[in-house]
Amino acid sequence: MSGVPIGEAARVSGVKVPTIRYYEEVGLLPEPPRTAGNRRFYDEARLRRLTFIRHARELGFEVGAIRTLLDLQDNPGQSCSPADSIARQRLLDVVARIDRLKALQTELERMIAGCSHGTIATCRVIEVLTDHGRCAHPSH
Amino acid sequence: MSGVPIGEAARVSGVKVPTIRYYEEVGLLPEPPRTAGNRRFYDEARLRRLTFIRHARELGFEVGAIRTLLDLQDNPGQSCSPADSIARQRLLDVVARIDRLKALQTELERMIAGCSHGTIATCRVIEVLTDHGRCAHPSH
DNA sequence: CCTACATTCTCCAGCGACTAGAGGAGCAAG
DNA sequence: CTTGCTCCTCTAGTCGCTGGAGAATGTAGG
Repeated sequence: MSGVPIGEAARVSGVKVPTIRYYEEVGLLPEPPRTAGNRRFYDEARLRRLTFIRHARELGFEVGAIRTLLDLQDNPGQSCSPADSIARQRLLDVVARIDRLKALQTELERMIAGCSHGTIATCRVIEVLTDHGRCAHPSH
Repeated sequence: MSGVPIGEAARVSGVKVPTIRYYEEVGLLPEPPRTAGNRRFYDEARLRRLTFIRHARELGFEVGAIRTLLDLQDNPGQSCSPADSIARQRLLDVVARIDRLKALQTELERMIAGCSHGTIATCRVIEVLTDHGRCAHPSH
């Protein structure tokens, strides 16, 4: 009984229609039942799973990691340490990326601040990219 | 005259061999002369261009933006304001991404801190992903 | 019942920026 | 001459979608 079609599922979950089909294709979302006219119908449980996926993607978990997290969710008696370590790994990635981006931010600000708005010949932005020695960034 | 083969170009520029060929294919790097045996040979100017590209990629500029920056570099009499605005746009992207990642960091830390290392049934990580209401993150 | 329109279906192609592999040719040293 | 390295081209795969074509199905009004 009941359920909603894919467009409605997209609306309530915030996941676009083709993306929902894509998640089904890659095995994140189980194949839903179809109507007589071959249309997918999503029940509550599937909509919840879809929201789980969306939320996890927003936090930057990869599809592979989400698959594992969903498997874990399906077996609630297990230890949560795999879930914990996936989240910790993700946190490490995020922190590393923030550090990297902050260094880029500093470098970009230096480049831009040094720009005297003249011609390319004296442009600090081009200069820094051309001549590595002028770059304050140590890691490259 | 002369120059170095692609492997050496890769070594000195820090760009991998297939990536150098890729840059040639997409028109970032002009086609270098070849030896009798059809091998690419890179002179100083090309190596400098390659390093420019690598540096720009490390700062996260897209290939399209780099193409523009290279064009500008080739015409040093022009105003540097396009270069400046590309860099400024990039800076905005970087800052926005940092903000986003910081919010993720907070959320992940909350998830992990709340994990009592029991079973999935009581796992805070899974719980937050499942039940959106427990998420402190306002933007999703 | 007919028509118009919206929604959904499947399949296939493309994005960006590479990366990997097959299968072959060139080249330098022992 | 053979070994082993580098290089060549070409194709296809990666990730996570996104878009389009062309057909079928569902719904609301007349």
